[in-house]
Amino acid sequence: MTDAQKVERWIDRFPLLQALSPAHLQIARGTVHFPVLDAGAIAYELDGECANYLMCLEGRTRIFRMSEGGREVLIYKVGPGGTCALTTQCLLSGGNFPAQSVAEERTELAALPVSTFQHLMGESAAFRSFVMDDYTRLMSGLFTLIDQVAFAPLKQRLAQRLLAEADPRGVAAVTHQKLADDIGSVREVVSRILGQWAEAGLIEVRRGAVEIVDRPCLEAAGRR
Amino acid sequence: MTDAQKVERWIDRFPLLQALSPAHLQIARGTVHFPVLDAGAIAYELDGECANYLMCLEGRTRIFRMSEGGREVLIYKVGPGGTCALTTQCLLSGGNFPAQSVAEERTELAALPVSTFQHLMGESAAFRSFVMDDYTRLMSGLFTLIDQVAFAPLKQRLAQRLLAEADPRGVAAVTHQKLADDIGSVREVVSRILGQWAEAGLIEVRRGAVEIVDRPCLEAAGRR
DNA sequence: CCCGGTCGGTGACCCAGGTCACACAAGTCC
DNA sequence: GGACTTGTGTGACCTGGGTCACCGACCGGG
Repeated sequence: MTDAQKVERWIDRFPLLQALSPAHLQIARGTVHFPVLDAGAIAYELDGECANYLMCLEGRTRIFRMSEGGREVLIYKVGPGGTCALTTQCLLSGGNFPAQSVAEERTELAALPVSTFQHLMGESAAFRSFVMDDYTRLMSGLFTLIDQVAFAPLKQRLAQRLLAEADPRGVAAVTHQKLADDIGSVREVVSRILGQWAEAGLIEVRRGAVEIVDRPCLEAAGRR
Repeated sequence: MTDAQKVERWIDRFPLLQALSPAHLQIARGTVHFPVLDAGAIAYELDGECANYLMCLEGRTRIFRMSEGGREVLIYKVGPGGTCALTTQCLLSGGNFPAQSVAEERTELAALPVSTFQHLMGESAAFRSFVMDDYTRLMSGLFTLIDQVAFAPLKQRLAQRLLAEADPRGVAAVTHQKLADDIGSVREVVSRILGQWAEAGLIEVRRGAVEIVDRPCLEAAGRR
């Protein structure tokens, strides 16, 4: 794919860009570039510097915090059409990444350099509102995350994760280990809970995947 | 105190305001007003609407989330010279309050109506940077909060809370109950831990207050 | 000075969930 | 068809911390 094509695809994926004035869009087109991450590659590390505003074209990356003990909490995942709101946090605050990120699969990004970002933020109300939109969404996501970790029992969080991970047919292609990581627990515990649910006919477990059989019931488990 | 005096005090407390252009400052002066909350009064409720950008002149308010079970997590407290960054979240996202807030003591606020806020955000880069500054600070606060609740054992969180609550002389005027609420635990547990620390000579407990005796050691307990 | 509210201390108990130590089943790579 | 790797099932056990049920101490007001 030529660079020109990439630019078109990018604008296609992010309709907001069409709301920019021609002059601003021109600047964006002129400075954007398109990094690619292989599966497992580190998008950025904790405390890293942020040189670009990142938008996801293809693939998926996982953003999380890790404790000294090696346990993790998932903050969010970004897929196609999403922006990595943590880059916004960095760029706006002038600080460093408050979390780390790795690509779960091969991931293609669009990246606007800081200078462009700053320029557009200062000049374009349309760009500002696009950026802030995602940023405030991140913020409210953090609040629900907070009371998840603070209050929700593990079963609840696991149910939600499972539902979030499932494709339309109800199949979640994840290992127990990955689920455990996402919710900040350990494999054994996840296996056990999954076992109970399979027993109860809520789900069916396969090697490397979980199939949701009784979705409504699982959703109930995610709430209560 | 006359309203004019209040305006002066307000500008005094928030030096940023002097960075506004005369025209913008004029708008702000013309629309600001000064609500007062009694101790224990609700500043706003969960899911409430936000009609003003709030800045704290005197007093202190506590912002927290509550679970159905009635347990709480403290998000942050705002004192004199602080802004309530959650109002920013509401105003920017157009949504409702993601948490609730009550005044711990008699609290005087300065309030800019939404319309003024929007106007200044659109027009004044200085105002924007002031607002965003606090907002990004909130965001990074949330990250440390997240791994506090996700990873830190209770002792650690209690130690930190205690240190945060202590005045320069090392006296924290709080009841065990309040400490427990802040860290999302219960009184008995807090009492027990405090008991151990008193035993070990780290602190001294009085009715309604805790005195920190061995600060460095307590700080260590807050980290490890 | 007594009486009701607020604080604090303590023991008995319980439970979610983490840890450890395996055993085994499915792929996969020669 | 070994031999190695990756994912899973399971039991025994431990512990932080929440729950319950008290009691006693202090404090301020009538």
